[in-house]
Amino acid sequence: MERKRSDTIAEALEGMILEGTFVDGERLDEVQLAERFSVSRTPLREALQRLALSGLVEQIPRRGVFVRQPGPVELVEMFEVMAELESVCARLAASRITDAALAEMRAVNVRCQRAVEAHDTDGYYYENERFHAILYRHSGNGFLEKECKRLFRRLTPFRRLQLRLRGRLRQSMAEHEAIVAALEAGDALAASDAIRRHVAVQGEKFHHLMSTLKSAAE
Amino acid sequence: MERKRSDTIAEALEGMILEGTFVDGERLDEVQLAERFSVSRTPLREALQRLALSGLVEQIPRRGVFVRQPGPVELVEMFEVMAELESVCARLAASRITDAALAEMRAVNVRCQRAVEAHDTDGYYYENERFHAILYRHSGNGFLEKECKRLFRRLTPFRRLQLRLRGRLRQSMAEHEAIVAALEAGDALAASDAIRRHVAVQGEKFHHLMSTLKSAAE
DNA sequence: GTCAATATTTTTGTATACAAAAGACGATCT
DNA sequence: AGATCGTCTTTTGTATACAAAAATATTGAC
Repeated sequence: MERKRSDTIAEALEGMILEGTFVDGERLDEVQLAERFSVSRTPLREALQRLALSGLVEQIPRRGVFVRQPGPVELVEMFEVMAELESVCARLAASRITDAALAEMRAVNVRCQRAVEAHDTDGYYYENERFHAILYRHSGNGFLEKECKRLFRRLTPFRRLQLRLRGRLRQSMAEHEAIVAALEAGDALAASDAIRRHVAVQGEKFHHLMSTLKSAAE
Repeated sequence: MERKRSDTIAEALEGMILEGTFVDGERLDEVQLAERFSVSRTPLREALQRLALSGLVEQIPRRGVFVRQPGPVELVEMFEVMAELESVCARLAASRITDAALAEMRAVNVRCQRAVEAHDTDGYYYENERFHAILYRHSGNGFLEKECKRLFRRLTPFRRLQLRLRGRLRQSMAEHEAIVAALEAGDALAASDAIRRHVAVQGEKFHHLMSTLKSAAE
């Protein structure tokens, strides 16, 4: 199933960075990491290059690679782009989505709601991802779908944080319901607006969270 | 100035693929290419990995890398996404763009027009890129700007092809004018619609071109 | 002659070895 | 004492060497 060493390492490192194992700007030592993963520098370097291309680390020639956590500004920007991309998905999907897919979205929402009530955060994350993935798929544009998944994945850790705000989970569920309703009505404008706000608000909430955390630290 | 071997090689290979030096599905031989670039396999493999991540080649584990030219369907999809992204840029820029930037866009358009009249295609490509780059910049969203530039770059060779259609160049210029006019009026909707069509039409023209070429070959 | 199983060759993935550049440290000169 | 130059170490980038997997060729049986 697994492809090669460098793949597993890239995945592991990606997870570690996204989880905040390293502080921003920290240099990643090749030999140290190679030792830690019990591999030579070659596959490790390949993994680092991949991270560099996906923007998780910055590679400065002859200097090394440094973890690069996006700042609050960049994060809001990323959420804004995500919101717009999903908005496009919704607009396209409004006319293209099948009844079967709509039924599945409803089913996902039900499971999502159950997860909320059971305080099963992992379950919630999973169903939430399903919800969005279905939307991407039914935009009918495979390239758009891939780009959305890429960005969605990149934003995962920050979405998680923002969800810990009081009442945010319940609010998020309500937004999901509204999106499905708009799609069922075939109302492209309403659907795209609803999801744009649904995603954009995540960025805003996150920003809010960050600034409160920052001022609390002072 | 240049960073390292693998960078220059990646750039060179990228150019070769985009220019169509290799046919779709062709396997890229590591040792052969390494010899050709007078380097060892190590930097060459790094270059190939980068191409794989940007989607120009597909890397099948233990099998090798194969050039992956997007088919007509995927291309239209990519142009559609580009159109939507630029549309977002225009909508945001409509309220954020400065007078200086608008003046620059006008100036670029003038130079673009001159290039058309002088049949200076390279000049046209350059000014056209400037035009779009200014728009991206004034979306005020740095992340969006980067994503747009990435996709713009990826679509370059196909834009070039489509521009060879009769009258397309002149039409494209007119569209540029309309976009600037809408931005000057601060009309977000008009600007976003205008550029969406401006880009989407490129995909359609390209698609048209491909199908005529295909039927001509039969 | 064809198919299959095995041996051979190629080719990819990984490890190690080497070279060159950057950084650290200290000695020397003003 | 402070700055500058030089060397020494550390670390990245590249080359080569080796291992494992896939592709290909070869041989043998039917």
